Amino acid sequence: MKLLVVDGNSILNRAFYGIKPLTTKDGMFTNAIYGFLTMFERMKADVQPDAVAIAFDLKTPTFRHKAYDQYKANRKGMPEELHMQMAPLKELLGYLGYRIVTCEGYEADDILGTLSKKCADTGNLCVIATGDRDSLQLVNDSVSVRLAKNLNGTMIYTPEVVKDEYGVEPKKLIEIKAIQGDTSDNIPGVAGIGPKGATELIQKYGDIDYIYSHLDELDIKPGMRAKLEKSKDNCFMSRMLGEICLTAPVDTDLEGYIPTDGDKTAAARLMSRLELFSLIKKFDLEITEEKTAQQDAQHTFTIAEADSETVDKILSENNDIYIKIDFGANAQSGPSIPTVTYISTEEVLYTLNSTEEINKVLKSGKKLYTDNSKPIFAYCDREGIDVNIAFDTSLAAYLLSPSSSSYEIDRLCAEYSIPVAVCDGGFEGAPFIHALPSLCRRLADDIHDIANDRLLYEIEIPLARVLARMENLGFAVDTEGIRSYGEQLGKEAAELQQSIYDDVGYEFNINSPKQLAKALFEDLNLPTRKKTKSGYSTNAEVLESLLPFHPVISKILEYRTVAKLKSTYCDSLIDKVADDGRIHSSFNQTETRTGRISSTEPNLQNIPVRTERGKEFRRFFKAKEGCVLVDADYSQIELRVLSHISGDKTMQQAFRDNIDIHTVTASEVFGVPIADVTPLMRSRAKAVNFGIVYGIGAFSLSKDIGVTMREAQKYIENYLTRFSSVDSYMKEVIEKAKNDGYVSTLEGRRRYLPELSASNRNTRAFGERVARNAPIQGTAADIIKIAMVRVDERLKREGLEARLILQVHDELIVEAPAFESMQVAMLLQEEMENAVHLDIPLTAEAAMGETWYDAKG
DNA sequence: GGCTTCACG
DNA sequence: ACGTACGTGAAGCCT
Repeated sequence: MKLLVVDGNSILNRAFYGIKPLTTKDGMFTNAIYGFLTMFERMKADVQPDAVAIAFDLKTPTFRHKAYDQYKANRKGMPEELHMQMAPLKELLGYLGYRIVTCEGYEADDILGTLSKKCADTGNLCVIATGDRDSLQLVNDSVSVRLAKNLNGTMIYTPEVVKDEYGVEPKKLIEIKAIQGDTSDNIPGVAGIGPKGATELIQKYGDIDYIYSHLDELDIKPGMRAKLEKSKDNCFMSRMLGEICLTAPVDTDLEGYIPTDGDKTAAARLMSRLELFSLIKKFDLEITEEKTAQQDAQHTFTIAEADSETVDKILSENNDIYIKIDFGANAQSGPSIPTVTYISTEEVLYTLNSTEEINKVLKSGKKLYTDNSKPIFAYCDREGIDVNIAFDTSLAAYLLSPSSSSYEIDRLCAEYSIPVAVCDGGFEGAPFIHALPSLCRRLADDIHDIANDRLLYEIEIPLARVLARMENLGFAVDTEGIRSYGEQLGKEAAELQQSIYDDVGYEFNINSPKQLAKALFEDLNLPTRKKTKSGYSTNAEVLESLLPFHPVISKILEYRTVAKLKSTYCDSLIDKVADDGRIHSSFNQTETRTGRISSTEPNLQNIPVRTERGKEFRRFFKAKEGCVLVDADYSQIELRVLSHISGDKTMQQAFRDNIDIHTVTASEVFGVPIADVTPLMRSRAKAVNFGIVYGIGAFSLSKDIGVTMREAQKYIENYLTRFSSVDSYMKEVIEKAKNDGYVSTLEGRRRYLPELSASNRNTRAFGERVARNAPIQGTAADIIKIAMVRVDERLKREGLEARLILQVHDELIVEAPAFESMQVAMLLQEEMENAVHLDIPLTAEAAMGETWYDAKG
């Protein structure tokens, strides 16, 4: 029989400190639970044990001996974020069928020792899982230790491995520790002797009993002998402290540790309450309605196919329609069409299989409540149907908790404890669709409670329609142009590649940071700068600093640029051109934590612009025949928003006077009149402005603009003195965030900040930067969203053919027939500038041209 | 699937 | 002593 004994506290600690904070939407920390179970599952798969025991320390142990009190007191107390995860983890382990072992007056270590000894004594095998090297003393032919380094890696210790690494057999580790001590565990050892000395002594003489009983006769240097003499008491006490007890009064009947079936239902329910959905899969618990949501045994429903008459009857009643439409998996090969549609009522979940009936519902003009409106809007846009979407659960849930990773209805039902009814012979997921009405009511209430009604009903839901239309329309491109530019870049890359090989002296993969690091730092002996997790960094910043050392560096930088442009923007973009000669990106409305939208497959929000060679790509994004592109972008929207919400008069005046803000900042920070601001001062002030928006630090600012940290610190101080309302706003917003647990934008969009209550200083500092940035970035996102909805409405109202085709955070692009272009440019600018009314004016500048390159002012 | 790098606002 | 600006998505390497 093989027993796996887990050192619960130690693994939990590893998990907690090894994984970035993860919380449920109401602020419960779950990262340690997640990490523990992930590591545990992996170890179990490796070890294949017959029995499992999970040992934990008790919270208030009685003390073994005098020194113990002091010893325990010096250990770091467990942070609250970790402590709150203990009880749910133990509960979860129980539900999963594992036995937890604790023992009054003994530590987890002692339980490991006792159980491993029992295994060895009875001819069984034992594997100890821990993150702590203390247990290595327990290793023998029957007992091995798996030391967890991080989430993925464990190191297996057998007697041979221990001997290899420490030079002594496992048992002797106790003796070494008695001399060496261990500051983290507050074990004194012998003052002045470290690991090397201790190991040598034990290798030579075996144990401290022998050493002390023969101290005078042994061949030990006088200095060391004196140290040993002086710390004799400490040395023996240290051995006592470091020696793991093998006789703790715990149940050592191994049969009793064979896992049971546990209560999988309860496990899945608890996991979903902790929002650890990926674990449900990992532990093979499969999400089913009974397990994740609260089952409502009172209610049942049936599933029926709705015929034409039934549909008519449903539509004739005075009711709202709760609808979920499955779009076939034909997304790749052209526009998708509905396959099955469900309409939920109290007693029946209707399925509609004919396009005709589905269209009838969509055209009815009745209020539709659904789980995901964008594909419905997209379909209706293609079919010319004017659909009336009244609610979208994914958008509501996003506003309630923008950091979640999924807004699927099954998860939402679990998360919001929506009771689901049961149904005989239904398909998987049917109860969730049936619960759509309850889910909608609950989310609508919650949205109302946080005053997000306008945000949901007047901004996000109408925006989903706009995004759907943008996706349908796409952006026309010159495929041939991209192809030939790609070939040109390919040739340049090949030449650079050869030249780099010549310089380095051999061929290697330049795209591999690992191989490149070897070439530069080992073979060319260039100085190293930064380290990454897996070696020396070769990023652009590092390479630039190496420019003076070797001519190959500039070629590598150039190669990187060219290779990136070719692979990311030529090869992949060509792949994405549809049959209509246009690129149809997807716009995700529930992805970012700040309220921005994101663009994928392809990402059209990061098409190059900063370098001339990159900017060339924009020549291939064009208006269709007879049309032009009208492009308008906000001028300094984030700084304008900052001046509004902080109420800073100096900054506001600059915007009212329409003076270049970076020049004004330079004038204030450097204390010179506007007229005397040099280009260098302006460019540094610009970096300061960016820094302020991102939650500045002197280190990063100094790195960014190449001045000393002192200097950077001075700029920041000057800035905050001159723009004192910004200073006080930044302090207030953090205070408020700490009190409320979230920050909000002008429209009331929230971002929750569990990081602010973390015990890790870096995590907290991160939370504070986010608290400063999120209201600014998020308000700018709110504003352009409002503008998009209004622009779309107005284009329609004015009977124009022009259509929005792209948004890039502070920029909107419209494709317009040439003769409409002036009207469209005016309209765009007007709607963008008047989307909201702040204490300062918002300005947007429009330009137009045949291609994106030409249309950008 | 994680890591590194780099493109954008 | 340590890490170090906000928000994204994609490619390529490597385990």
